[in-house]
Amino acid sequence: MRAIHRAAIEVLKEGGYGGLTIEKIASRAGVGRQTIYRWWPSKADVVLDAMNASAEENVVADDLAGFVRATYTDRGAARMLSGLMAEAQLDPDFAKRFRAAFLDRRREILIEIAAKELPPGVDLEVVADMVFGPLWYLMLTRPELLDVSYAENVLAAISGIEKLPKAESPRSPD
Amino acid sequence: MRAIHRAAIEVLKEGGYGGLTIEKIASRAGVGRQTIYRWWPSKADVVLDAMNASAEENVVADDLAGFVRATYTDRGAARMLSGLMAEAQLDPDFAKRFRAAFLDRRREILIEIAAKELPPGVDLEVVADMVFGPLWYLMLTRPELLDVSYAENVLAAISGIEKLPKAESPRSPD
DNA sequence: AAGATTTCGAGACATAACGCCTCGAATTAT
DNA sequence: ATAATTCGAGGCGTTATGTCTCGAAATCTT
Repeated sequence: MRAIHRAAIEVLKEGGYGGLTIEKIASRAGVGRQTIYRWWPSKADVVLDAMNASAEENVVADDLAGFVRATYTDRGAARMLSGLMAEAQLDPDFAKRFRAAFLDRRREILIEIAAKELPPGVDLEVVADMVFGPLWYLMLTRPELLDVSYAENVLAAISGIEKLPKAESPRSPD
Repeated sequence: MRAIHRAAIEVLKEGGYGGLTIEKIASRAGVGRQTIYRWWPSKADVVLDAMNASAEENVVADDLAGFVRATYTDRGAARMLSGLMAEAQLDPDFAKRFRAAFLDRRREILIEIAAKELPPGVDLEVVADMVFGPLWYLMLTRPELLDVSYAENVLAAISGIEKLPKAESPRSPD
C-alpha cells in the first residue's frame, strides 16, 4: 500500500490531479485496479491517505511562526491539496472525509498552538481563518506565490488582530 | 443562450456542480448538445458566463465595507464559484480563463476601492488576500458560515492591517 | 412571397474512465 | 504438502465526453 501511495503521488506530479486515474495509479504501482478499490472508496482517498502518511513522517513546528512558515512553503503538499479540495467540491461524501481527516485536524493544531502564544481575548477562530484562508486562496489560484515572505505577511496581519477586541457577535456553531 | 444560462444554474442548484453535465443543461434548455459545444469550450465556461452575466445586472457597492459585505453574503454565487474553482484545479486551460474573467477582475475592483479609502502605505495586495482568502476558504469548506457577521470580522482584521507598516520585502510580480 | 442559406435540435458514434465481477497464479497459513 | 486466501489481470456494462450527420426550422436574399 506504500507502493500505491508513491504511485499516486508520482502520477499526480506528472499529469496534475486532472490527469490522475485509478488505472494509472494501479499500473504504476504494479497492482490490479481491484486492489485499490478494495482499500479506498475513490482516488481522492488514496491521495488523502498519501498526504497524511507523509505528513506523519515530518515533525511539525510547535510554535505559531514555525507552523505558518512550514505550512506556506510545503510545495509538494500544495499540489495534492488543491486536487483534494477540488474533489471535495464535486463529491460531498469525500468532502466530509477530507474535513475530518485533514482540514479539521490542521485547524485544531493551529488553534492549540495559537492559544498558548496569543493573549487571551483573541478570537482564535478568526486567527485560524486568517491563516488558512489566504493559504488556500494562494494554493488554488497562484501557488507560485507561496513562499516565506508570504508567510511573514500573514504573521504580520495576525499581530494586527491581536490588538483588536474580540468580535461582539458570536459566530454560529459548526 | 440566456435559456442555457438559466438551465445551467437550475441544474446546478438541484444536483450540485458534481451532478452537472452538458446533457442535462441541453435537455433542460430544450437545446441540442452541439449548440452548447458551439459556443462554450466546457460546461465550466457556461457557468462562468452565467455568473458574469448575472453579476452585470447587480450593481456592486463602491465602498470597501459594502463590497466586502456584499461579497460575503452572495449565497447564489458561492454555489457556482466553488464548482468553478474545483474545475480550475482539474483543467489548467479553464483556470486561465477563470482568472482572467473573474478572479483578476474582482481583485482589481477591490484594490481600486481600497486605494481610495485606506491610508497610503498599506499594502493593497495583502488587503486583497485578507479579503478573498477567508472568503474562498469559507466558500469551499464551510459555506454555511458565510454571513454578514463574518464580513465584519474580515473588516476588523483589515483595520488591523492599516496600522501596520508595509512589508519590507517586495512580493514577486504576478 | 419563394427559394436559398444558415442555424439548430436530435441522435448516432467512438473514446475514456468508472466500478464490478471473474479467473488463474502467487502467497500465506495449516 | 496441501488447503485457503490474496491479488494481478482483464472483461463487461454504464456514463459522460466530444465529434459528426441529418433533417427541420429559422433567417436572409431578391
